Amino acid sequence: MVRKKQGDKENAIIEAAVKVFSQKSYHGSTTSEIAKEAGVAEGTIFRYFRTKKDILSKILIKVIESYAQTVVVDSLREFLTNYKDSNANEKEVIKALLRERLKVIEANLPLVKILFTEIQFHPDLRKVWVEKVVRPSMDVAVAYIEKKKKEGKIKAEVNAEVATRSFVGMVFFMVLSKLMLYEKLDLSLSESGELDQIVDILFEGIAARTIKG
Amino acid sequence: MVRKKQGDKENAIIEAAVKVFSQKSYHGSTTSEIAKEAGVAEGTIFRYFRTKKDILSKILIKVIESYAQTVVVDSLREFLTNYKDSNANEKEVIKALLRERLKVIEANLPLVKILFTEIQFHPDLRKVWVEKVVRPSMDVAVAYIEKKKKEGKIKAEVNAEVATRSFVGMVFFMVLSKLMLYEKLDLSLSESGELDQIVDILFEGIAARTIKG
DNA sequence: ATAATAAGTGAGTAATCACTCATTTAGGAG
DNA sequence: CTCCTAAATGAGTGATTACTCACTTATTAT
Repeated sequence: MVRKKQGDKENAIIEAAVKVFSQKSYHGSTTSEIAKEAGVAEGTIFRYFRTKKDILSKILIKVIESYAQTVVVDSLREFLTNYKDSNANEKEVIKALLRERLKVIEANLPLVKILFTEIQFHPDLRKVWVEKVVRPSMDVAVAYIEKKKKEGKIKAEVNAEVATRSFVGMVFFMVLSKLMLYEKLDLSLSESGELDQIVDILFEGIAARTIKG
Repeated sequence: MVRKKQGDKENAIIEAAVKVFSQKSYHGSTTSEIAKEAGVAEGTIFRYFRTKKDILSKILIKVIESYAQTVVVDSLREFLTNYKDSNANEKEVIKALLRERLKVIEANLPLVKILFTEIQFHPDLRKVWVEKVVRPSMDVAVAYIEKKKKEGKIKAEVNAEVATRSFVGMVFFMVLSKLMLYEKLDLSLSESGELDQIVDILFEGIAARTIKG
């Protein structure tokens, strides 16, 4: 027997809103369209969400908090792997981490698109994003790089923040360009070799090794 | 004597639209607001532009055709091909190229923001962007990298497209993160040291040089 | 100066928007 | 079944939208 769960309609509305927002942008979407997509009456939307903006906020706050959680996990894991075997190849650690993150991103591409589009135009949401994810992530990454610099694994002259931004930029842009060129992703990002190549470039650069004078 | 130029109002409308679109997104903007910002009556807008979409299209097509095509593609080609016989350090060539490009980007940040936001939701404009700028730029960059690979300056195992995307991503994200964190850019991107650091990372990576077994 | 033409205007319009609320439908308790 | 309450509905509402058009103002030609 299929029992109707409470929250069914609310989830239907959220899923519909994610779809419509990601395709038409927040301001380009209408509540009537979201209702239609969700298979509910327009009035039903406003029993679960006070305003249209409230739909967007609830969607993005949830995403932001789940990402904030992964930041905590990342820092914890670094702590643990450090104890286990400190000789672990940094590159392989980063590759594994990236592969895992990309899986999550791939499974939630519309959400990622909404996030990066709308935080530009909603300062309240941008503030939460920066405070809960951007700054903590940067802190974790910088701490990691500084430690590796002391261990002699990363060049001392590398600026940790710049290196972090560079890496995130490489990954972000890989996702973005695939999203734009192909309506649908033809091959999995997390499975493509591009991931490994990016990390290789980050660590070793593109220049051929030369004997320096 | 100040003579009123024809095209004055059209330019005023375009400038106003760039400002409003960049702050509120296309769908979040209204023609009445653009008119107010431009200091013209709302009806005047529709003497120069058939529809609201027509404003956006004219703005972006202009950016893509007159600006991006010549400034990005043509100069990229010139930069990368005209240095061919010189012994100039590739890194310095890239740095000079990037410094110049960033100046143009900085001078047109609102336009850049509109471009990257709206091509997501306007397939007609995205198509023009990809065909006139993305693909030609990629072709030039790939040709350059392949040449340098043959010259032994760049590692043979580097994938040219991945390397290009990585580099563009690094730069793009540097601009993006500054744009988001600070309402206004506090220091010039083209003058900041981050530019040089990014190119250093691209060429040499972050890993400390080790004697490989 | 006058006529002819173009540029500019803003009140007006139909359509659409986010949101409300009186009413209907559904589900569980007794 | 009969209540009772909460969930769901969709026609209705005032505000706002992109766009029009009859009209006014400015510019040019003669």
